[in-house]
Amino acid sequence: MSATTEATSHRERKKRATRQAIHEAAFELVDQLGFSATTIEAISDRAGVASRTFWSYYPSKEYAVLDRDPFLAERLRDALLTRPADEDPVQALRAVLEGYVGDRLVDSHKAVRRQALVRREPHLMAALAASFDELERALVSAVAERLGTDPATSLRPSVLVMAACGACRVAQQKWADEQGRRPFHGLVEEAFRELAGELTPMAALSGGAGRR
Amino acid sequence: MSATTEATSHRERKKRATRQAIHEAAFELVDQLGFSATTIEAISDRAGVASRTFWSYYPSKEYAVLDRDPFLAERLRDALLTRPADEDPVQALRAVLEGYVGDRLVDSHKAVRRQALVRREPHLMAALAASFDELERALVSAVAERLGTDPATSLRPSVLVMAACGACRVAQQKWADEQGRRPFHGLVEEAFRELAGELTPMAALSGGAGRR
DNA sequence: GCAAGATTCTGCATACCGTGCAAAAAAGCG
DNA sequence: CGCTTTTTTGCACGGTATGCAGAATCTTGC
Repeated sequence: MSATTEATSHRERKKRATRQAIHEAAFELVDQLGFSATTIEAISDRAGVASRTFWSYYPSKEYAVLDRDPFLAERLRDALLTRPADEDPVQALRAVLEGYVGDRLVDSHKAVRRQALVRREPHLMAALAASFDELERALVSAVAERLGTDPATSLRPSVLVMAACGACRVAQQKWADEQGRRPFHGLVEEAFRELAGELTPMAALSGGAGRR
Repeated sequence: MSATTEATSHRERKKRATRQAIHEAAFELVDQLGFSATTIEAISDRAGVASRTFWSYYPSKEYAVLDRDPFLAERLRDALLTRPADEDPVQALRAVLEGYVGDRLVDSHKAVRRQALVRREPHLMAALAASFDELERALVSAVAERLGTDPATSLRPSVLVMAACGACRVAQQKWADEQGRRPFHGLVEEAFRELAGELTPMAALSGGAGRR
């Protein structure tokens, strides 16, 4: 949905290419040989750089394989804050997350491989989980800002973010399990429907909802 | 709530003591010096064992500091499956999680320190997030079993587990932020109430719930 | 209490990870 | 082409993590 072309001097392009080459090498090798059997040296060799150079592009093997957007938290935060102020916060979260995750799924073959790889390599799972965690923290502060609630007082921002991110994660997982055969949007919708549907009866037995 | 005394030969007791000593040493040192400034050697010295011995107790510094129960996933799974079969699955999850987390909070001073430490050390955050992830996967299979739904077909088990675990995590976080001043049970209740309350209006605009 | 057997602890060797530093190489610029 | 700026690279060094074999310790049966 958004551009990948910015100020692109000769240097910039070369840097991007190197980064991409390292990522590709890391991904392929880890996919073939397994995470711990793949050394930084092997990755660097395949990418055509010195081992030492690896470390100026990624802080760890996990990051090289995953190649997360370093500004994702910031971007999502901004995206959330530019949504209409009166929109339901869960819907806003849903829209933002769905847009962003959806973008990463355009090359569906690669996305499916990625998910499978992450699933079978605990180190990657761990790194990804940590990354999500960081994301969620950023979103909590943004939601708190939107709602005007003090995050030190109310549990709501955290609960909302965690529910929305969780639903999105579940949908993404499912999408990959089905090899991307069903459209992502439908799965997200289904996940949010399950969430709302299953939790509703609790409102009765918990003695009312915590709404303004 | 449950016993810590089992078959306790001399060896068993010694092993437990060593494990505990290593954990304590790791915790204190990391708390004082920071995660990366604390070496395995320093931890081992303080615990009175050789560095080499550290590795037969914990697979990494993170694990030594966190000292997670290696059978937690299994335990929670069993606990969930021994709940009345007709109980609402979210309530069952809530009860099981609350019971288990609550147990870890009895020594409230230590629990608060623990949480604060995790919060300021990204390595610990990452390891903990990964650990939760593993837990959630175990719970999903247990919930699917309870519901008799095929986890490859329905999103419900995943969504429920993620919502319940998330709510619980939020409550725990909050509990620690408040230095354990408010009872954990109340926070859990509040988190679940927020969840149910906030998501209910969506049932209307999503066109009905995904039940039965 | 002691010898035989099982288990745990320890030191040593080895490979890999991750960072600081300074020189070499490459890119930008007048 | 020379000069500046940025990137790449080699080297050194300390920490992480595992296999292995012998020493130390616990257990058992007598």
